[in-house]
Amino acid sequence: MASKKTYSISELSKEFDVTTRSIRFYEDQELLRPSRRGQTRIFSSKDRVRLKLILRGKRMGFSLAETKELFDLWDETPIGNEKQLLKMLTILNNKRAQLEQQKNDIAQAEMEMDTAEARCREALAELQKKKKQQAPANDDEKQAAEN
Amino acid sequence: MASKKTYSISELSKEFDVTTRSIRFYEDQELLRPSRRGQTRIFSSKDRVRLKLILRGKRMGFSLAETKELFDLWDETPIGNEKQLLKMLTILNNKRAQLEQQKNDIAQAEMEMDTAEARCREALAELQKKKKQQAPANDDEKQAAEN
DNA sequence: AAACACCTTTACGTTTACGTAAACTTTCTC
DNA sequence: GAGAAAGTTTACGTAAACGTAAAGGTGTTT
Repeated sequence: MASKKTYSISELSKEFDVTTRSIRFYEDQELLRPSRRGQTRIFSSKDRVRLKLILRGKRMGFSLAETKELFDLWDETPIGNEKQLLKMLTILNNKRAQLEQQKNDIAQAEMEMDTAEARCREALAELQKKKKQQAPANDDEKQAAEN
Repeated sequence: MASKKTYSISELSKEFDVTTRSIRFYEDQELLRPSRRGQTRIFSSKDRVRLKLILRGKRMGFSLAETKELFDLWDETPIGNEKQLLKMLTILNNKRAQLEQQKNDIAQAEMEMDTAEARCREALAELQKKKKQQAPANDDEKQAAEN
């Protein structure tokens, strides 16, 4: 009995901080497939998971089309078709490579931010020194004030 | 003498596999500032670094505007202005948080890919078993063939 | 039953990040 | 010095991912 709850469009909208317009757009692009009660959309927990995946994909720089590809692939891959399964494996490997690239990019960015921050702090320290020279205050007082 | 070399637009285009159109667009958006010899653009090694950063930013899901913000920030931050330096530090922290989020997203994605791959391999193994039952070949031959 | 919240479709508008074509100038290469 | 190669500007076109009305349908609360 895996969470059989359903959701309205505004529930999902609020939970994930995304406009209803976007959610409808995702349905239009066939990334979500809510059922209907009359006209009203009813989202399953599967839809909810998918929405979460869509948003994560966006944060990772994936286009909706890319995300849809993955959804489709997963949906269409028959558990009993060898060819499809192999294709799935190669695509998974491609995605892995992409993630590796992203991890490298992030690591690089972090290193550069480290040096940038170091320079900032150095410059600040330099400024502090000059201040003290101009107004030679009591060191102990300052130390105490910062705690 | 930090690498005083210069580059033509096509050189950069080839090196980073990006169209000249894009490079000119980046200049238009003031992310690059090549000098000119007559009409022709001459890119410095600083421009080259920036281009690299632009592309990395894109891979990380940053818009050109976001990247430009960072460039501007860095350019404009005077080494002697305390306020600017502090602002820089807070922005650096924000970016760090963003990178953390991305790392989490990637880790999640990797886990899911692991389980997906496992299921694929399981299904494939299942198929292999059935094949063998239908055509009960010699196991040793197969093993040998795979080496 | 009037008002209000929430849902719907339809459809035109907007921003970003380029693509593509035209028409022209400058720079190599033979 | 003629032609090809590489560069330029100008400008219209396009795909993605929504924003933003407009106009209206359900339902429930007072």
